Amino acid sequence: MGDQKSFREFKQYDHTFFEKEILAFWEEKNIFQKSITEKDPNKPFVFFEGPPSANGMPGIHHVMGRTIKDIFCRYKTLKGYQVKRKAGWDTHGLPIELNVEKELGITKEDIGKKISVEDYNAACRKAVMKYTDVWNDITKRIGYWVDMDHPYITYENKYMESVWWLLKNLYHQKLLYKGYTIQPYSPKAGTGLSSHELNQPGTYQDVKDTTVVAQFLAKPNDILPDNTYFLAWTTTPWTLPSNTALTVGPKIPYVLVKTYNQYTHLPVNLILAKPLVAKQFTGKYEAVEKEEELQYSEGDKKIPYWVGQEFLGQDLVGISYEQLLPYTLPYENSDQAFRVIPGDFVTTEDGTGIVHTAPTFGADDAKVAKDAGVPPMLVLDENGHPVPLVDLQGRFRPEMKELAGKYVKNEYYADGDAPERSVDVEIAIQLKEDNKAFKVEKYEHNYPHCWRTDKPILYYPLDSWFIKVTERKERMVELNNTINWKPKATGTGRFGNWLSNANDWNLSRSRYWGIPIPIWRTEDGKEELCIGSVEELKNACDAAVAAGFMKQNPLADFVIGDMSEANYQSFDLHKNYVDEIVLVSPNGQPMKRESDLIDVWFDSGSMPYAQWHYPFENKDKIDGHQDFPADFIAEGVDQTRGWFYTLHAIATMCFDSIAYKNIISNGLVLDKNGNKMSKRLGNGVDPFETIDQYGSDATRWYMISNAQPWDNLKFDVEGIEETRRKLFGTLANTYSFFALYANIDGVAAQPSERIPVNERPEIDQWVISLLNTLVKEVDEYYADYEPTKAARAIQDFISDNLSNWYVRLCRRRFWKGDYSKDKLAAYQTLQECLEKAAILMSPIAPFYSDFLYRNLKMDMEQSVHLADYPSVDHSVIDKDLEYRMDKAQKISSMVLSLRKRESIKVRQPLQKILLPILDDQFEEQIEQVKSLILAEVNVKEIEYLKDTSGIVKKSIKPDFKVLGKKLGPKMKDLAKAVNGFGQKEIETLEQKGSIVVSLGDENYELQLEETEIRSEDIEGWMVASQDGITVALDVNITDDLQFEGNAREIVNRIQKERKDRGFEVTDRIVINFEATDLINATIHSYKDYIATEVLANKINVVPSHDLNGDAFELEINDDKIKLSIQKA
RNA sequence: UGUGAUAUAGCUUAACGGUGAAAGCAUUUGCCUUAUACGCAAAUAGAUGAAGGUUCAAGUCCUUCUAUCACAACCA
Repeated sequence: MGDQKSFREFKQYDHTFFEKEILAFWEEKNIFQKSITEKDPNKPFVFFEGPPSANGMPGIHHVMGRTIKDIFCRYKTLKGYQVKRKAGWDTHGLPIELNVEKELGITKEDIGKKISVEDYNAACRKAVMKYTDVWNDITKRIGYWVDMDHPYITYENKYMESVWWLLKNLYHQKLLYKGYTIQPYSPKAGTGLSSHELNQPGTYQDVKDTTVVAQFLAKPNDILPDNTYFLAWTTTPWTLPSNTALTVGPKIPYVLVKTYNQYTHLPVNLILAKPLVAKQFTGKYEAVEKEEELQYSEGDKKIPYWVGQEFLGQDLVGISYEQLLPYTLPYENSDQAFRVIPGDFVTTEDGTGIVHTAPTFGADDAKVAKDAGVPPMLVLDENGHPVPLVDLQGRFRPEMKELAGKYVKNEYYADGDAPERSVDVEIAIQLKEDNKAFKVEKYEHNYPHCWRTDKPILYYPLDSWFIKVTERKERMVELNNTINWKPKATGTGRFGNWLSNANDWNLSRSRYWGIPIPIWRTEDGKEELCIGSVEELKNACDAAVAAGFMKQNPLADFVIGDMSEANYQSFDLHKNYVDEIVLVSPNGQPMKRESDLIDVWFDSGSMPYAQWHYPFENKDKIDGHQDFPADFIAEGVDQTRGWFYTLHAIATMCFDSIAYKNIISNGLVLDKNGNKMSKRLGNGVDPFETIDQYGSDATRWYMISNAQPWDNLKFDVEGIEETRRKLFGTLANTYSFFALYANIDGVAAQPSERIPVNERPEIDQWVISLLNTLVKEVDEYYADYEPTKAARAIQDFISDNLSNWYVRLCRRRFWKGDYSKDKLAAYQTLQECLEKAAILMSPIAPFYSDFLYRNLKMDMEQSVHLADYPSVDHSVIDKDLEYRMDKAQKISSMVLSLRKRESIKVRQPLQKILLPILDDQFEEQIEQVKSLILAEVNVKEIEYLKDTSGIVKKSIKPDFKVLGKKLGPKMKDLAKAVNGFGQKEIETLEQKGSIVVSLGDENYELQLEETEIRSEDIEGWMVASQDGITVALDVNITDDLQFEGNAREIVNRIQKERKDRGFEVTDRIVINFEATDLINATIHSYKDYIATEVLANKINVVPSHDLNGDAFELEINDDKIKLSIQKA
């Protein structure tokens, strides 16, 4: 020891201590930067970071996601790749805007009035970075390595310019178009809503609406009798004035029902789907058998109905009907309206099987109507533009006469202003009076509400820009098939199906804080210009200034070609600036920007290119495939139709390429009961608290080892605690053990002489063999993106094999005797195992692994994260050795179990184990590990039972795998026959090597190799059996054994006393004692043994009164001994 | 409603289509064995969600159903 450097020793596993030390170390020595710069730039591993929105607090699921990303980036670094990881921030979008509005206490209408767009956007820009510090903090605390110093930020001009370039690329490919579609719309918020907003928790609410089954009178035709009405159900009667068609299922059977209207009592003929007759004709209605029985007059309690002729939906297609509520007509093709048309979406689940179709207020409606050439109910407004019958505030237009100006839903009125009768009710009453309502009733159903205003949404036709994704659908599917999805099913199933059914991508958002659509149009829409760069815009502005549309060029200060930050800060591409810009068309007309912003999902899908300001800078990163496509990305499975999709879509359409080669879509983090975490339930887990309490490594390890990343994780802190105890606690203890004795013996971190593995004891060879197997397996698991399997393999090795077998069996080698070759071998073996384990686990547990590694290396400059992944030494992998050690473990475990059954403690030596031997090879194997077993279970010898007839009972089982293929259907007979074998047949088979078995009409010669024979019981002995091995234990305790047991007991007690008194493990002592005759005899026989074990120089018998004051009494197996110990 | 996933001991998870379903936690019991009681050992425990089918053989493949979850959603 002396001056020599020693291993650091620790009392316990204390994550706060080493995490702090390691974080400081990483920072001080720039370990993260080094892990990139020290690698070969020509061997890149490309990773894309999905940008989190800094708008909300990080949750525990972010720890999960980031751990997964971190693991593979760190692993690839160990494997010598250069892994750049640029962080990113998603900074645009509605959630941010709504937060700001809430903070400022304004609504959308106030923007541009109470607050300028400029100030509003400034507030958004500020708000979005509100949680940056918290995010940076959690990133650091969980040890996620990502370059937070140079992130891409979606609101920066360079980023936005790249996005414009991509859009223009699509525009040139003629993939951008403007269309009129039905979208969810919130009248009170004044904006269309994205589907993601519609799926916020709590948006779908149960509401009671007035529903109407309306009667649409068929015009005279060849199929139906006069006075026939089509029945159609609606939960939104306010859309009935906009009805222009009725949709039927072509294959659905319909029937003609003769009956009377319950409100007007007039006779009517009704058409509805056959399966729904019983559902509609309830209450007062009563079926009759014959047409003649249709007798009814007002006041009768029952209304008779009679089911007549049957039709198929396709027979009804084309029949015209009278407009139900003729306020007005569609402004074009009104002659094509009011017909029965076919639609596949029609079901007979509820309603009437005939769907009221209002193309201005339903997406399905719009589609079937368009297919059938039926016009939507659009009228021309004051400016000659076609508009629906409801305005953008949700009120009826003037065409609606007495209903004009009324909101279509009472919820849209301010508190207290709502009329008693909603328009739904008014329309229902009117229909009843006009013999146009078959049934009016309240109906409770699920309807989406605006998550901000909490008012029901409207489906409303809006002008939008679309990307023609449908045109590239096939290519997207093709390219997707080349991507390695983890799990596979998400790629082929959820994502694949989604791709093959992809709709055109609605880009438009009528908001303020986002990337403006870079398209300028003339008033008549005949001329338009798509801008793809700041340079283009500046030049276009120059032309516009020359044409006199603008006084000056807002981009005057921008220097074309100068990529400096300063130059890019001389302007702003956000809405408030670019909306001021009026350009000039080729024909000299003024052009204004299309006022919408693009969907924020386009922002994030653009990140592979926009993060590098492609193609204005870093052209080669993309075109030269240096940083594109990604080798690896990972996000939550909820991004399947989000980021995963937008990345894929943009890469396919703009670059005809995949965007990522390997992808992990990880599952959700649920609470311990399997419920989704939510603020509402208050079952969310604060990641900071968790990490403070349990540490990052334990948290990360728990998450990865407990469930596959793509399965949902039921997050339970008890599991982290278990990981901390079982894995990290054990590992720390193993290291402490190593450090304690290595320091005593002056072991060096870098041994001068390395003992060849084949010269080390068997147990060393065994653990080194396992270690190399582990290195190989873990490498394969990581490479295959299977972190859970890697974690479990490492964990098993450390806690079961290294700690609980190797170290336990080898303890004595570390503290006994001189610094011999055997001792050195033990140190070197343990040291190597710990060091390599540290490297293997470092991707998952970056803190403790580094701490362990540096302590083992005794070098505070080194980091495990700069190490190379260990190479496998195949020459030291010995499967036979691993096999026989496994048997040794099993046999030991069985003997311990027998001891337990007989209540004989391990400290009491026993004479022998009986072990039946079924073949010579087995004996050879056991013989090699015999000493380990005997030491472990404290038994003197193993007696092999070879000539087993009559003593050992055996069982036999056919080898199904081999025989099944051979025999096929006869297998069952054979199994039956073999199961019926007695000891005699088994013996015959063993001796002759084969036996003839009769299988009904033929015989089969069963070979010994085609069976498995196991020992099951030993006659006259208490046995334990497991996996075909049976052991018996001789539990007879002779006097000698008793003495030895007592001696060990004494040693054990004295050791404890030493420990209690705080003696050093090297202190030598003197023992004085007085005891019973039996104990005296024991000590007499085992004096040397005891002295060596407890490091006693002398053991003296002394009379009781001569013992020191600190003497103490022990009970050894019912006998008493009084003794004192003191340092020599 | 559609798409996809999941369902194995009280809990969390294992198990190339080969037949006695394996661990850890929890529980019970015993052990302070000179690394570790935040530890060790042992014991107890399950007809693999239900019903069919394919097969000589099914926890594993197929069908239907049930439950849970996610995602997509305009049941008029």
